[in-house]
Amino acid sequence: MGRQPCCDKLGVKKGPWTAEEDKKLINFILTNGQCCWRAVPKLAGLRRCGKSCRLRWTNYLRPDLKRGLLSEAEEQLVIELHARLGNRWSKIAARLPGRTDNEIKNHWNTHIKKKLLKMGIDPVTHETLHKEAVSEETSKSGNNCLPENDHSVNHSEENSSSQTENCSSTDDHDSLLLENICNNESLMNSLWNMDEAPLVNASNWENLSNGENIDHMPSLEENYAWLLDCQDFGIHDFGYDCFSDVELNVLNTLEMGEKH
DNA sequence: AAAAACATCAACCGCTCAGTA
DNA sequence: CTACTGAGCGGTTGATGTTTT
Repeated sequence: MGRQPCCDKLGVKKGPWTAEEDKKLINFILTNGQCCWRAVPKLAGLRRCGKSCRLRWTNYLRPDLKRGLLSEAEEQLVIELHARLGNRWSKIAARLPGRTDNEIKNHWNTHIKKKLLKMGIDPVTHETLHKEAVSEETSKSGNNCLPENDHSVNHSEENSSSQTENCSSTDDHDSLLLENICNNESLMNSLWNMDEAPLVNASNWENLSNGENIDHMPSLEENYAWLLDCQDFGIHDFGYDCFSDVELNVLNTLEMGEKH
């Protein structure tokens, strides 16, 4: 028995989303919430498949998304998590508030991979490329970056003991950053405790990298900065009525803040 | 200035998994 | 238990932008 296509291919639009389509989708989701994605295109008046709508929303339109490149600290976090989880982008993304699996995956493939290779680290195994000599040493001296017992995801079959190298070199900024992360016990514990998701705000990592304690929670300004972005490319094309009262309040607040 | 090569990232495709009848 | 459906995930593609020749 063949699997039914997720949507009727005929009459379904593909390719980049237009501002008009975005507007319709935002309007619909903010009014009705996220319900059955298959029904969304029909109800929202879109000639798209539900899958495409879900992707557009989760990867681009969600109000809690951060925009822009990953910070250095976020990058380090991704590297650490990748060493632990492999290509489980959604799991990794769950640890980086405001970032999507797609975004992280793209960033990994375009930036981080190259960076690691440049540093002499295999992006797949996270081992140094000239590992033979090193691996013996590090396995004896033990791994002070990671807890011995992995009570969360058993990832050994995908990436065997690979974090050591990341923590051992100290001659550049990236390594220092990572070392800070590795040495923070509570942080590492929360990281390895993968099944529940008390999200760590990425800005905390920036504080951490500066040797500060975690005391910064995500602000409304951060979470709703995208609304200002909307203004930049013409928010009125979207129509103010597609935003909730809360979002409008925040937007007004931000507007006032910008004028000062 | 034009063409080629390279980099980036939004979006698609096909698969797996969980839920349900 | 089986068949089926919808949602989500990860790999890949292709359009577009940028840099190099």
